[in-house]
Amino acid sequence: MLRLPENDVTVKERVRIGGRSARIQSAVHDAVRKLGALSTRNQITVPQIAAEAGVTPSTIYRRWGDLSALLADVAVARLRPIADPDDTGAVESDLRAFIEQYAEEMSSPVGQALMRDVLSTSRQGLPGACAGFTCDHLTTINARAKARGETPFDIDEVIDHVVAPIIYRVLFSDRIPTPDYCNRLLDRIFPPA
Amino acid sequence: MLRLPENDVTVKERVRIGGRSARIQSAVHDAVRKLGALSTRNQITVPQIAAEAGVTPSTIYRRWGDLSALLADVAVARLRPIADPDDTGAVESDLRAFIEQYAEEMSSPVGQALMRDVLSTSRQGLPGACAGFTCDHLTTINARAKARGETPFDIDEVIDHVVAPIIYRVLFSDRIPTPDYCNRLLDRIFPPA
DNA sequence: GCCTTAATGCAAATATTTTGCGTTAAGAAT
DNA sequence: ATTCTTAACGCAAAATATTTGCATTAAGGC
Repeated sequence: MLRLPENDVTVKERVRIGGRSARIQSAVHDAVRKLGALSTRNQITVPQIAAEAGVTPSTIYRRWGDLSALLADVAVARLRPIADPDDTGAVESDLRAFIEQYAEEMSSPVGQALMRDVLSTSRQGLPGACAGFTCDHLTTINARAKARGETPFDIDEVIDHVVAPIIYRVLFSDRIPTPDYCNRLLDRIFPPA
Repeated sequence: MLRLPENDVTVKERVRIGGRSARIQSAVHDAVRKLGALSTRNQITVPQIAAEAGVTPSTIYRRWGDLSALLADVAVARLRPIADPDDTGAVESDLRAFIEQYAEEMSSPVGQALMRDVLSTSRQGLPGACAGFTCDHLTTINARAKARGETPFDIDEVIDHVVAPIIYRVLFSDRIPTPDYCNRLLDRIFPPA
């Protein structure tokens, strides 16, 4: 008699991870990045990406669903941090340095495009994941502060009153957040003497 | 000899405003609203909209370019305020009432969809227009305050530290801003005694 | 009422997306 | 190592969506 694998509650991995599947994902992601770099945004199509990646369009449609889902997937992958924020030796300078770099990245044309890609998808959870990256970095900076014996800051307060205003400006205004503006926001977290 | 109309600097109106054009725009907008209401978001297509509006698809493509541009256009039209914020008799209560209603509208499923539609378009200026609506309302409330002899609030500060955190939560988190949360944000503008 | 032309409708041409089916290769079991 | 199962892929036909050329309609100006 056949024993169906569904009966096993400790099912290991039902989704393919290895070789070919990973190669294709990588090739498609690379193609999106390459085509997104030129073509000054928009007019990028699934067949184009497929051709650039050396893959059939139907593969992309089956795996990602549609163009916006693919763009969103690539965007979160690019937004995912590859390194911890710089360690400058103190909480305040750590946070100021991180925020300045964050604002610069997000207000750049690429950063703006990535955020739009993430937000325009209907898939729930992707924007939340990006906010999670920011939160993780803030947590890292705070953990260092505690290790040094410094008093940590309130993460929610930084998100609400430093990160949020920066993102709002980038998304809804044409003025980019300057380093000076960021530092004024941070003065609310670290009041100047 | 022919006199080209381009030579006339005081060219009145080169774009049609009247009857048919306006009727079609209205019919298409209505169709988008109707189809957007059902269909639980997404899977709405241009041919569908055209059929519902009793119009040829090519008309929509020629006038709006593509689906996302049309959705964005409809979204800003729906976001455009039809009335001034309620006059409660005092600045603080005016602002608290306005913000509470604003947060509720924006965190609703419709509001979230409208914001995504506005942000996902490549057309520059549409998100800025929406931010302008909010700014206009705040200016109105402030003008009333001045007329009453009250001291007005700082509009930029409200946008940065009340509006922005609310929008950030709606866009990037799955938790909606509660009235309680909004009031805590507003306590920074109007410190409780 | 007449003239000019922007905006639309229609239909053919083109491009994209979906789908059925055979093939390839990852991961598990032998 | 070899075999087995099946998720993921490629291919090509079908279905849908988008673009485009041309004829027609109707604003807005005279």
